[in-house]
Amino acid sequence: MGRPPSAGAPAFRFLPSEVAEMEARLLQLNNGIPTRAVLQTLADKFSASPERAGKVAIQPKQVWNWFQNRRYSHRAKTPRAASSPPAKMTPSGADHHQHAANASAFRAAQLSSVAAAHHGSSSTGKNPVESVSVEFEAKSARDGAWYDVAAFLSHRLFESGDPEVRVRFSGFGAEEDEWINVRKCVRQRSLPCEATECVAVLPGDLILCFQEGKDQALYYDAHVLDAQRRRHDVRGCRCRFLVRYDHDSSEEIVPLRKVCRRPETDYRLQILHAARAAATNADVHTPPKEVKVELASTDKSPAEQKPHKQHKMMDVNTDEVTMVSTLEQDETPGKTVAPVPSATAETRNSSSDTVMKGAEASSVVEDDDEVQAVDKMKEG
DNA sequence: AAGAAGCAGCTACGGTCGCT
DNA sequence: AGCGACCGTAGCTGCTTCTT
Repeated sequence: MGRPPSAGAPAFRFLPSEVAEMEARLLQLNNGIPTRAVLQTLADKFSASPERAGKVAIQPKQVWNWFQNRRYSHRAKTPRAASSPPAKMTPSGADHHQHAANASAFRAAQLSSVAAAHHGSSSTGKNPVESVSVEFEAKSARDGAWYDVAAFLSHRLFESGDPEVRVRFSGFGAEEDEWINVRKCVRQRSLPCEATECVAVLPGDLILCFQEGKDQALYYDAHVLDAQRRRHDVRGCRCRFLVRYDHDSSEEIVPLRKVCRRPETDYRLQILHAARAAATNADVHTPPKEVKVELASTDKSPAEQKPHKQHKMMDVNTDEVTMVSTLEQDETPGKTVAPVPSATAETRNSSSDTVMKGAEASSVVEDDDEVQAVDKMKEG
């Protein structure tokens, strides 16, 4: 059924400026629908604009309808690209979702193989460029989203003195290659979280978050605002994380599967594993919940390292945690320069489950991390 | 024809309850 | 506590209908 006839009032139309803004949002969200909060914000903003003065306020529902219709019309205009793999896709514009779908599929595939990622293909040393295929991610200048790096093709020194690398994105061809600032837009790859790793995601953390519409989505930087811990069951982790995306400041509650944690948080898992091992050695079955509490409390001062109830997880002050994460990431440019093949050995690679260049390297790194973790715990 | 709005069907998620 | 089943709700999809 259609819209009921308007009783004398002229038909509602969005103004060109409003359409332009919503178009921009649509593009920003890769043809996705904004969150309810954003819809409300847009409705309020439009209603408050001078052009709308004296007119009926715009309802969020109307904004939502517009996004629905526009998205549908976009799809109707673009014939199913999915059925034609050779179709060109670019990190920007209408083919955005295809690019994202590839990237997400790639990451999803990696997620599914997290436990068995040691297929050793990278240890052959045959192609040092390809051997970094699952280790780094790069931020596309076209859309600001992060993509897995398939290869570093070459490098150069930009005018500013910053090194740049030419990047081939995973799942994309040469036409999508980009020159990317190494210091700012290349980093060690974020790690998909397994169900048991939700405890390593804490409020304040920088994460890579999967912002998606239905069939299109991209990975963007986001910060965890809050973590709602829930009991795990057969479906795995059911925790929810309130995140704020850095690029558009939109907030969203996401499940763990959309979260990729930064490798800098590996030390937390090691603390967790150590705690579990200790509990096992003591022949005491330690419920994960308690271990979780211990992990969280290690980020605080020793005086505060007493068992908390689970809900206290939400109250943990993670400022220090955040500082550790960002500090490690921002103040160690050498790590981000790592894409240059010769530098990869120096890169701290602690995600032993998902990313390994070789057994020796990873074991050294793990030891190093443990020392760091212990040091941090001591410093606590 | 274009744009706004409504609808039915479907799916994912969240909560609860009962069983072990 | 862990697990499975069930149910209600919200959101999405793919349209259709109506107005201009």
